[in-house]
Amino acid sequence: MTSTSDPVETARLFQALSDPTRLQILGLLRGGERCVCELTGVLDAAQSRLSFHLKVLKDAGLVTDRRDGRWIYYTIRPAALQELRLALDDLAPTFTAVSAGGSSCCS
Amino acid sequence: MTSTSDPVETARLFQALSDPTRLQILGLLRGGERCVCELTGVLDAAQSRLSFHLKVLKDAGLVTDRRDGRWIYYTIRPAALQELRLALDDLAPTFTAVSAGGSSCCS
DNA sequence: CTTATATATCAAAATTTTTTGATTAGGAGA
DNA sequence: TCTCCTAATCAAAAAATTTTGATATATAAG
Repeated sequence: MTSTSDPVETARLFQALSDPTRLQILGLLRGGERCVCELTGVLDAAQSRLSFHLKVLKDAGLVTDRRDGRWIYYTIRPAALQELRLALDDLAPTFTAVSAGGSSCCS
Repeated sequence: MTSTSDPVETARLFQALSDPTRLQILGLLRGGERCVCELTGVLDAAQSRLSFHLKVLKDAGLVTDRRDGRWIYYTIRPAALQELRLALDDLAPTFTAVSAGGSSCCS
């Protein structure tokens, strides 16, 4: 039910993955929870920039955050990855055979 | 070898999927080859706009085209979908367990 | 209460992407 | 050749995203 197959919704999901910095962030989160300061350390990005990208990821539902004292930890949300897989599967051709009859096209 | 796991390359792939119109185009191509005029008919988009989006998809390697007389037919390139699946799998957490020991983070 | 640290937020500037309308190129047929 | 179609390309305008630097918020510690 999450995968509405709505192009606008799906596009938003993919959009979140369409930036190298965000992919790098996700790459770091693969290993588990990380706080922003850790990410700032590894990636060479200003704090403000990182915060922006984390927000994009969060708004897309790709990550969640959790506060612990003065740190905020981010984690990948596996359900989102599953949604993405479904979205991808939706793109797969319904039949693989080539040229199943070239129907006359226009005028 | 195609899946370099290079963030810049991967981002470009996802970027191609980050637009509703392009997802709709791919949706139509799921059923097999389509010429641009067919797409223009179904989607209500100017010819020039469609052509732009087709180019984005083509540059990303998601579709190929073939000329037949005065028509040009577009097809999904299944290999690209496979690349995308690999890219997605690259994002999956390396372990699913929650909070595997909160290592001290900063200063 | 004051200061320091971690992170979010905001506004302006820079950059990129998308749309639009006009023009061009490649065929097909009279 | 001349004209009609289909589709690509181009340049300018419009819109969206990203970066940057400054400021705000929340928590912790002294």
